[in-house]
Amino acid sequence: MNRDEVAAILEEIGVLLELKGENPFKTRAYSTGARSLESLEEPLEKLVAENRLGELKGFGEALQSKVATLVTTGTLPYYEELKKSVPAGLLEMLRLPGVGPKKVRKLHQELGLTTVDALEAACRDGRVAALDGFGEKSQQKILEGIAFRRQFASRHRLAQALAVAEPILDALRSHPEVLRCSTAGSLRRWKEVVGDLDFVVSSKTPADILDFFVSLPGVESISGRGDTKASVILTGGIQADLRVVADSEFPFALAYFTGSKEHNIVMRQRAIARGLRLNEYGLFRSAEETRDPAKLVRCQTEDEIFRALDLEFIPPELREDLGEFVAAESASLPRLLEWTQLKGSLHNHSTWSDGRQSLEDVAARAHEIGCAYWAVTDHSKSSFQANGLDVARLRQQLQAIAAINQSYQDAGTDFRLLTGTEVDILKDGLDFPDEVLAQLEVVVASLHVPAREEAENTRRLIRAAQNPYVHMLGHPTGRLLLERDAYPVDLHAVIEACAETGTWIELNASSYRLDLDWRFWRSAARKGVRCVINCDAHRADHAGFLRLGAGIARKGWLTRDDVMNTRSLPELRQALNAKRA
DNA sequence: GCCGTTTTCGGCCCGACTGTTTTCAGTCG
Repeated sequence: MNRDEVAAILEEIGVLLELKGENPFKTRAYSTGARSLESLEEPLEKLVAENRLGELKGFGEALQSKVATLVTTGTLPYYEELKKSVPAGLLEMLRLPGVGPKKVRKLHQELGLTTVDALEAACRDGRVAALDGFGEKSQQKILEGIAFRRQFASRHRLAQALAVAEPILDALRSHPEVLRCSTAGSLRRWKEVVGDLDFVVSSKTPADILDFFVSLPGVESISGRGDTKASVILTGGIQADLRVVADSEFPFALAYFTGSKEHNIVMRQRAIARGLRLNEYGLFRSAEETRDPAKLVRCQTEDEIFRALDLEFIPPELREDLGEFVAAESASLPRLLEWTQLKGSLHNHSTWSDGRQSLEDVAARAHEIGCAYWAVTDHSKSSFQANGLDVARLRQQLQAIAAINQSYQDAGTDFRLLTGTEVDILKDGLDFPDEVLAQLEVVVASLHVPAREEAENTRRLIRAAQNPYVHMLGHPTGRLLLERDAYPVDLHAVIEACAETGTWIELNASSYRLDLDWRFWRSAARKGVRCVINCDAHRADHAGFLRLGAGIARKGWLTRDDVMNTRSLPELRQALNAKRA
């Protein structure tokens, strides 16, 4: 059983224990253990084999033995027993808004409910409202929650969330009574998938701002409204929360609502260790609960909060408690990539395969947005569903590209299209022979038809990396966010192979992919693997993925140096040739 | 269930909101 599967089981054990009414600190220990695994950078089997599980944060005797059992036998009797003792429907009930473990227990014990459908029926005939601790409103809220779940997904891809959030942020910024405003939460941390949108505003007239917010276009319904905060459901089913604070509180509220929860816990602990107290209202010189302004450590910005806790500023993307504190203490945080440093994309399509733009339009668009180069890497022939090119059509395409480049040269501009291919990784090698690949400036190798076996996919990717004509591996896991899981592959082995062979790995910035995942980049870069942030553009507006992908690269601790498409065209050409040499 | 230059036992981050309550439990972030 692999790392992610084991982590998911630990998480589930935590939830199951909660439903059984276990000690909350015990349940938390399991979810801490799961998180610890998720950020593990070396192979889990290796850790187990070398008896080093105890090195993981939050891993004591019990977790070590349970995880070792899962990894070596693929099963865990304790977990199986636990699962049997809790009806599966209870886990589903838990995901309804306003329903937590205590209420699920009550619904189960008092009414004998074991499924969401049964819960819905119980709400309809009033049995839920009659329970102690429930009432008409909670019953109604549960019904609405069930209906909402059926209509909308509860998680949203980052690009979709940004598209909704940015106009709202602009609207808030334009309000005359708004002093400062920002997005917060997982959106500001640039998580690839977000649950809801968070906004923080400072103002002297919170009621006006809240009125304005709940009446913005796109607000479908108002799910909560108090003196300082409001929650709304937007068109498409995304929930958005706004918190309005005094301007002196703004940096504290912004840091607090940006999270992550795990990051905030460490921040508070650092405050406590210095005899201070940190919350969303301020940093106070008192261990007691207080909002006494006389005891406030004044901070105008988030930067000053970090300084007060002896840290350098931690960019929002890094606030996951995955090593940022160790680095920020010693002022050794990396200088993260900026998306404006990107000079082009090295994996893109045109109408020659499954893209929507002609070569001329591809070039014009890339030039227009200020890129120095743009590679055309249409599919190879085995991707027949995508109208992949055979050798003859590829040769024609090279001539067409040469003609377009000539016209840019004649016009005195330095912009160039680069020739290339997204060559299929097949069972027994690549879809083009080496002598064809050798004629192309950029070769991306991608696995489009994976095997069922992890070892087989790993073997194919490593073999592709070992080919001197392959510059980079494309979308190395094949995942589609919220739609399709990664194919099974041993990424550690693939990353090692890329480090050894000098093969770059793509960060595919398509809004559905964001693949390779940000969690792998820090360790990959340490091993010397270079990143390329590619749009995998099929349409003109996909050029915008550069910004999306750069944010994911930042989340993976990458700097300008780590990313090859920050290079100028001459530098890039030199690097492309280096692999072949 | 985990953890320890205060501790191997007794803690474990913290506050707001909601709904059901006359003082608070549960949920959420």
